[in-house]
Order: sequence, then structure tokens, then C-alpha cells
Amino acid sequence: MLINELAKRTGISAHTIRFYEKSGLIKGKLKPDVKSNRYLHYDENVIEKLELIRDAKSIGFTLQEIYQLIEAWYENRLSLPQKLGVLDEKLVLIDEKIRQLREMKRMISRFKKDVIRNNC
Amino acid sequence: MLINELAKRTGISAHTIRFYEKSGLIKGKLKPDVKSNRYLHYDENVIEKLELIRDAKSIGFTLQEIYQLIEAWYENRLSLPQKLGVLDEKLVLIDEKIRQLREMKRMISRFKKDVIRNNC
DNA sequence: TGCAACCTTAGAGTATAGTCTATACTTGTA
DNA sequence: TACAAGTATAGACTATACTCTAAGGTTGCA
Repeated sequence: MLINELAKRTGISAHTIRFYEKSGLIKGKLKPDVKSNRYLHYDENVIEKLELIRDAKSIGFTLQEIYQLIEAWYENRLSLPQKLGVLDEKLVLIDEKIRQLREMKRMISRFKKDVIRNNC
Repeated sequence: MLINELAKRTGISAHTIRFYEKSGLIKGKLKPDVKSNRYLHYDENVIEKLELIRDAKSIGFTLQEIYQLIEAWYENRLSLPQKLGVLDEKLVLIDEKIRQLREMKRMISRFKKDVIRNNC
């Protein structure tokens, strides 16, 4: 599929998709037999990647980190231990984020009670 | 205390503290009897605020959101229901973040198993 | 009084992550 | 074949959150 269809199917603008392509997060392919244009074609797999990018961004991962995740997830440039290294690293990060979120939740709840009690 | 002491005690640079001041997140006070300079003085309360800023930033809150939180937390410009509104809003946001983090954790764990099983 | 160590303000510069515009070429349909 | 719709590339612009520099004034101590 071409970029506009990809954009429609993911809800991510063609501009942003091109930005991700330039950043190395996704890759379209030229049809090797077509010489008259440089239109990039994307396969289903790219939709998954864009969804991963969206999800990972929403939990606060940077494009850098997402790049590593995609490397481990979809590409075969890393060895098994390297892949596991990346994945475990992200799991640790996620646990730390969850821990901090829980702590903030406790703080806000406590403060909420104070506000109610003191009516201030 | 003056800005450099505040910086030392929080580990946040004086530059960044000035940036937060300009953004309205914290407020130093001029000594009203001193006319020869415009040195801003900060009280202990500002240390707490800076710590809140750091914690909230680390869980992905923007300075905008943190500003609202500080308004509800420390200032008395909001009514009780307004304060509770802000706090509840943040609690909802936090729960959503936790949910997304758990989901990503599950995805990564599942993928980790695949990687190990298929030795790829 | 000299001067190091502060303080302030304004504004430039950086990194991340887009977002948009302009220009130009290509493709598909009437 | 004209032309609307689609595609590519380069580069300018935006927002957020800093980070740094320059220039100038103040304070405290020898």
C-alpha cells in the first residue's frame, strides 16, 4: 500500500509517517521493476509497527527507545541475548514507571483527603 | 534562601529554576525592605514544589499539567470543587497510564517468550 | 577599595517530535 | 491529452522543555 492508505488505516498523518521513515523506525520499499517513480510501498507489518510506535509513545517512550524495541521485535540484526537485553531493559523501565505512578497516585489521594477534611 | 542554595538543595540547576519561575510554577519573593537589588528569596515550600515537579515530570506530566496540580495543591485560588476536579482528573490520567504500561508489559513479555521459544 | 562570587535579564541555542509549505514529478481517469 | 489526485524531497516552522551565554549590577570579605 502507498503512504496515504497507510495514513488512513493508522490515523497517523503521511507527514508523520515520512518523519518516522526518515528516523529509521519504519521502511517502505520501492517496487524494483518500477523505474518511473520513487513511490514507497508499505506492507501490513508496517501498520503493526506504527501501532507499536503509538502505544509506546503514549507510555512515554522516546522514538529512540522505540527504535530499539522495533529492532528487537521485528528486525533480525540482533542476537538472541541482545534482543532479550533490550526487552528486559524496557520491562525494568516500565516497572519503574508503574512504581512512580502508584506513588503519585497515593500522594494525590492523600492530598485529596486533606483538601476534603480541611475544606480548603 | 537564594537561587543557588535552592539549586544545591534540589539538584535542579539555577537556569532551570529560573525557567520554572518564568513559567509560573514557582515564585520567589523580593525582600520588601531591600531596594538595592532584585534578588529573589525562596522558602522551604519551594523545595517541595520542585520535588513535585521532578516527580510529576518523570511520570510524563507536562509542565502545563504540573502547573494545574500546583494550583490545586499549594495555591488558594481554586474552590474546593475545582481542586477536587483537577486532582480527580490527574488520578484518571494516572490510572490510564498504568493500564497502558501493564498492557505494554504483557506484550513485551509475550514477545520475549516467542523469542526464546523460537530461538530467533 | 578591589575583586571574587553572587545575582538578574534578555536572548540565543539545543533536542525531540512533529507539522506544514513549496516545488516538482507521476498516475489514473474523462 | 488535459488535469485532478497522489507522491517525493527539502527545508522552514512550531511547541515543549530546557541549557547556555553575555552583559551588567550587587554583596561580602581581605
